[in-house]
Amino acid sequence: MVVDQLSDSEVDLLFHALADSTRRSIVVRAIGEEHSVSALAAHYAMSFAAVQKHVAVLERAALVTKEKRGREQIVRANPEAIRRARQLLDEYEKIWRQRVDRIADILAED
Amino acid sequence: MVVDQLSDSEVDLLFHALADSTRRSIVVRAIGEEHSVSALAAHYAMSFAAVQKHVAVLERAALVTKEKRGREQIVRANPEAIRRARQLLDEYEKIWRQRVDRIADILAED
DNA sequence: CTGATCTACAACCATTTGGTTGTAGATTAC
DNA sequence: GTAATCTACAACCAAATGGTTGTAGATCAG
Repeated sequence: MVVDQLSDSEVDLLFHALADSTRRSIVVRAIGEEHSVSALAAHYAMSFAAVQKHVAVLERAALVTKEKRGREQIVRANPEAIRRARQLLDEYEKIWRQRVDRIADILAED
Repeated sequence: MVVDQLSDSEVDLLFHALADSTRRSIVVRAIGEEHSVSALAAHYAMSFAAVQKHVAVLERAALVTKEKRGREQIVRANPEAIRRARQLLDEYEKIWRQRVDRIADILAED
């Protein structure tokens, strides 16, 4: 099955969002349980606004969603986005395996 | 098995390298067969130097290797790096599944 | 030898990124 | 009502990114 319904620029956003250790850490926390933005920010040696921006990057990539609850914004990870990124890499590995098979076939012809 | 032996900054390089459609396209071409840098550059609407830089980004991330052959540099994809990126995302999915199981257990206690 | 090809690398530029501080609007607690 | 908390967002800044052109060194072809 092909990883469709993701445009090039969406994939760009997805991998870009994952290319930062603070953001990956936020995703892991948000997978484990719900957190408000300020609860997340408490864990990092940077300003609240900086963490807010990181969450916004993750949100643009659909790796997390935000939901307002009272005065807080609850951040939740979206495992579907993670799955799509993984499937993309699966595709690349599949292409590689096809190449290996193809070369094996050519060698077998001798 | 845990995806170890990859530091945070190496993972940064890996996902950053994948966060550009030109670079992903180069990786796919290089998986399929060997290409010189100029052969790769012929496919893109940008300068040779720009493609050279993209290849350098992929090389820093270990997604491709370069080997000098005569006056050419042969670019080859490194499927191991792709596998490691996928394994990282597998870890995240595993954490998610553990959470789902844990919540199911809590609910089952009632 | 000469010219064409392939690469490396520097210098430059516009835009994006990742951080900061500051201000202001909602919501909650007392 | 007042104070504290949580968030949003603007303005600013240094550094990185993604592109360009230009120059120069190797290697190959004739």
